[in-house]
Amino acid sequence: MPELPEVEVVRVGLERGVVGRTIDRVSVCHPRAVRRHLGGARDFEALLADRTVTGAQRRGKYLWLPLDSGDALTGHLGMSGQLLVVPLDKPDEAHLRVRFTFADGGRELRFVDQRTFGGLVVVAGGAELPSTIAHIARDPVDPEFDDEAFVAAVRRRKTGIKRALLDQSLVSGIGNIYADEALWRVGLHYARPTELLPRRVLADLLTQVRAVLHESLAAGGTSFDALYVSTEGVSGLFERQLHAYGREGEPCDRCGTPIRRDAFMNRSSFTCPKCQPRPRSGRW
DNA sequence: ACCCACCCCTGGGCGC
DNA sequence: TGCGCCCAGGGGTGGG
Repeated sequence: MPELPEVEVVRVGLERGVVGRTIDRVSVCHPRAVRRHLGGARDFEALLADRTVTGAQRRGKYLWLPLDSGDALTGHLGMSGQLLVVPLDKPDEAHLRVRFTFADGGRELRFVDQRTFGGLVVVAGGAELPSTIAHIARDPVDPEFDDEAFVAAVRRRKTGIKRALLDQSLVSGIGNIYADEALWRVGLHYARPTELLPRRVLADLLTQVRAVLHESLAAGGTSFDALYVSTEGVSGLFERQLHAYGREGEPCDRCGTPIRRDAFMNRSSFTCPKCQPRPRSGRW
């Protein structure tokens, strides 16, 4: 379940592993991996052959590699996607979807994705910012992220705070794990109505969102179910520092109350019932 | 314009 | 042991 820290670890790996190199051949092993590429798999392969990778960019959970053609190889890891930089003689992974070889004959790039929620697409003229992700908001570690605009936008919404945190058009990069962790840190229940949240509380929430993202990045990300790894195949260690996510029944690290799990938004939400009391209707 | 339910997918884990 | 069900959930889409 790669979120911002995990995707950033992959971006850094791509910067080291493929930027400056010229792609030789691309082969799509599973059509679903490029289903968003409207020209189809053969067009995807043709647009990338002989192109040089000029950078490795990220916005939220999206990655893109600007090319010397002005296009961008754009990707999302979904739930289980991996971008691996591996020796040519390494046996193919069971869920290898796309293979990229390079003109220098060095290590190849592989897109591996068990659940196939992820995907790759070549966006014409997308080197600066691919048009397919123009609707994705800046993420909280982007220097140009506008805190005041975010706070104002959240307070205009009529929804619960966790829905807002997960809405990638408001703020990007946050998924279920880091939403639960940030809400635990601030002591907010996921259903708190956004329109009633004081600006001060939202500012604190942003501070804690940034803190948990940075701490996780320093630990190499969270590898909760081992599907997330870096381009070198290394798992992250932040799972050990989680306070709420995945800790149903375990004592809250602040007050000892057992963490509870609720079904919410077709997924799980983990809260401390004492530190994060459920709001009474119409109040905050 | 905004909100939200639904759906896509696979393999691990668990109950019977 | 084996079968079948549930669960993980990001984001695009379409209905309200």
